[in-house]
Amino acid sequence: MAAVTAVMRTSQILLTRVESVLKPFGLSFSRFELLALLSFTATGALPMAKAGARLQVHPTSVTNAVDRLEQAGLAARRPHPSDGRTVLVEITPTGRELVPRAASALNQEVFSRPGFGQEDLTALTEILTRFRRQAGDFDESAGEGQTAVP
Amino acid sequence: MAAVTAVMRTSQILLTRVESVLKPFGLSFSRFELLALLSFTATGALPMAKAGARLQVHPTSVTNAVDRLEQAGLAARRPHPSDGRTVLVEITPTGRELVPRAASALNQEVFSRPGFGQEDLTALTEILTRFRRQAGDFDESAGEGQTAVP
DNA sequence: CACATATCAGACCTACTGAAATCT
DNA sequence: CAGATTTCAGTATGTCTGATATGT
Repeated sequence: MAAVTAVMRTSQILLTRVESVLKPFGLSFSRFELLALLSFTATGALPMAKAGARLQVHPTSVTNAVDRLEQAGLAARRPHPSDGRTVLVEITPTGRELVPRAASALNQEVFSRPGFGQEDLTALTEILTRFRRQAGDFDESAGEGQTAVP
Repeated sequence: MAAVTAVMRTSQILLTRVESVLKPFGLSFSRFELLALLSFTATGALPMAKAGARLQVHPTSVTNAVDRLEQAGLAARRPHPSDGRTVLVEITPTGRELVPRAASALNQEVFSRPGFGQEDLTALTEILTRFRRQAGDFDESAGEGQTAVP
């Protein structure tokens, strides 16, 4: 129980820091994640559903996030060339410019700050990755958003 | 960066599980935390502000949580005997009954489930506790809710 | 009067459900 | 026609800000 509380509190602390760093960029963490995901793809574009599966978020959340990114000129919707049902989200040049700047700000202001030693960081990531793997967090094929102990 | 993502995803996975376990009890995780906090105090009561400082949540969140707990008959408001400004939240007998049942359900359905080995659990808690201590998460005296990289 | 405590109204974010539109 | 993809409307949480009432 202590572990769960610790994870959640830590997450909250980190999230607060991250969001405050991202605020000047006009981004929330979830929108940043989406934008970063797009910037890492080969073509800079992804079907909405695919993006949602990767980030493990609800379809409606993707719609919402893309709306916001589009308003900010960081991403744009495009029809899929062959499948008329799906919509592609594509990162814009402006978005491509923004990602590394935001990422660098995050690294500087959230990570270089003392808080985790290098050893702790490694151990932490390993433990959590192991857990997430067991929880099916990397499956993605079975992308049912927030599946809870089925 | 990977560590931050891992912490947040893990937190989300756990929260989803926890909330689904707590749902039958009519509790959210934050309300459960408040109720559990009250059940652990000597008198079963705490000033609103004090409870907020302990749980690191906004005063308005406490107001809201107590509203819900009160509607459910699990807690009640009481005037402070000596300080007319403060309001005490007190756990009711019904609330006292519920806490151990909910806690036991959580332990069974979130912890005994494979996910963390005992060693991992210990290491994880230690690392995160170290981090939270550095982040001032246990200060409480300076209870300013979600202080972000001040 | 300055400060503390609690509450309220309003705004924001993300998530979820259920329904609808479009296309395969 | 069954199934997939996206969107919309409505609801729920929890958080934050600013304003307000009350009491020390």
